[in-house]
Amino acid sequence: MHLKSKYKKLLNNALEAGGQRSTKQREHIFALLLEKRDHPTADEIFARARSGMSTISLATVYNCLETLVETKLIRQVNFEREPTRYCPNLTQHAHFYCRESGDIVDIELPEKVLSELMQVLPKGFSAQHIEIAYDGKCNDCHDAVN
Amino acid sequence: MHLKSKYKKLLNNALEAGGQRSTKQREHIFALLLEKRDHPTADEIFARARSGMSTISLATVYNCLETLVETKLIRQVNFEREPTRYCPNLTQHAHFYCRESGDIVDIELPEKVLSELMQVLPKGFSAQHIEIAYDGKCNDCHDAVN
DNA sequence: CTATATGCAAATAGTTTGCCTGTTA
DNA sequence: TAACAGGCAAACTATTTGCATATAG
Repeated sequence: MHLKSKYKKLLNNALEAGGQRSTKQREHIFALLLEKRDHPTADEIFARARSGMSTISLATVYNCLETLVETKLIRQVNFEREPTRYCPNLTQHAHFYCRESGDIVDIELPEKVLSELMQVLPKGFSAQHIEIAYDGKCNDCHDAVN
Repeated sequence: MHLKSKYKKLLNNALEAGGQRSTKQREHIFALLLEKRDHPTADEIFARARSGMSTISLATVYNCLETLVETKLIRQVNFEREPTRYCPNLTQHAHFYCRESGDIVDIELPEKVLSELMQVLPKGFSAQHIEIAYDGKCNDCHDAVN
């Protein structure tokens, strides 16, 4: 089975499980998020979506993204007050934001570090989720001659 | 020396160091952030500021907060798309957001955990800052009978 | 006295909503 | 064919900006 049918099945199963319908727009947006995993904003997704689906609207992009987040196929990534970005990597990971290039890179987190972060919580606190965001200078920007 | 003159001196030194003027409004806002350290939003700060300084405007609240952040007397805290909150605790710490009460609690982070988080970064990456946000259920909300 | 901060109102950016039409199951 | 999704424009919220007046150094 090729990639396209694989994600289609994944998408349709998840939508069905959440009592949601499968539509061209949802499929299109999910496909382009998987294709280029660079944490685009809704506006960027809208721009990409229009090539190949010229009639799609920005509101639909927002609606589809919301549905995909609810069905847990993608997640949102926020940096300060910047526009929300979208990420199809569902493993527990952090994000690194490069101040120079603006690139966002996934950072894998060892289980050990995660469990230590949980142990740091005071008695009586339980966390459902930890969001970890680094910011600094990425590999490429260190390599580049300044 | 009582608290009031202590923070006044701290504020004035920091402002002077940053080439910024000392104003009634800046002082008032800094004082109320220190007084009730509950991570208020700009709107909440505006409401509190007006009792005691009825003529202050929301734009001035934003301007003062920006100045205080720039002079490193306070820091901003962001949760998802929610309005920015302000925090006078300058130690390296994380935030815990309780989904039930909406309260935000400072979580102290041991040096060891922080250095492990730095070591997790791929070769060539350097971070200036790590932002860590937990969300879940706080102590008080666990204790309460549901 | 002069640069800078305040206060007000209008502007902006990102996102959401309402309403009508089109599509899916 | 009934319920839900899409498209468009208008609304909304948090924040920023422009400009005239007030204030700090």
